[in-house]
Amino acid sequence: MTTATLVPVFAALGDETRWSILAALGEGDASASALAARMPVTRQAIAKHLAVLQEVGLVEPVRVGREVRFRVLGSQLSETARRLDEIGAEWERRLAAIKQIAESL
Amino acid sequence: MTTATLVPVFAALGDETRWSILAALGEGDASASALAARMPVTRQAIAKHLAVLQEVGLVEPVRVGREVRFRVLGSQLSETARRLDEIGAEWERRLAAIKQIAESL
DNA sequence: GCGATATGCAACCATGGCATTGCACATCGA
DNA sequence: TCGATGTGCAATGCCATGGTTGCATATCGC
Repeated sequence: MTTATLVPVFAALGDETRWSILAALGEGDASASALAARMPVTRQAIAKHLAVLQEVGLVEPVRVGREVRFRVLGSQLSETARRLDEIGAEWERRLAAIKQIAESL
Repeated sequence: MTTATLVPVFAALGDETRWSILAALGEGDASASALAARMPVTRQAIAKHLAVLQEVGLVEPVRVGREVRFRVLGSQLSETARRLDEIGAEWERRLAAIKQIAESL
């Protein structure tokens, strides 16, 4: 996973409604209609959010008869967390180095 | 750090320009003007991005005479990564449990 | 003091994103 | 078959966001 593919993932995670959807899916796969039934937004709104989440690989569609259930992919989330942690660690190393240089002056 | 404060952080990280700024700041503290000098956007645009980054605690202002340098806070990034990893792990546990139930049928 | 540089604030514009409604199409069940 | 349910697509409205320009203000160096 490169930084380029990482940014859209964060953009996807930067929305409350999508977190609600992810949380709901965490309790079991569900269709857009099923999600809309217990959330204060339209089915179409949910469908768009699901499209976004699918685009960045956070969710996966599973066709079951006439309905399309969505499954949350926790691995993608862990992967993202790992990359983020690497970046944070890298910056902390740099900052520590700078600080040491400053103290040795 | 709660989930409520977490979402804005992701929203902040969901922008290419802001990543450019963070990357630039990773090589040393810099002011909005200094950043604007080596980036294809206006100083004011940079200033707005810095305000957003500061709002979510990813960056910290340091007044130096008449200029305001910004320092990137890697710890906040690591903190975010940790929370994200926890959430991902939680979902993977749930999914594993569901899978096991399904297999035992 | 004065010019140069850095910042701050406000107005403005364009684009994109979130959400809506409306309608057409597919599929399940009685 | 026919009604009910689930999905897909398109048009639209609205507001937030990213970006710009312009101007006022503060501070440094000479």
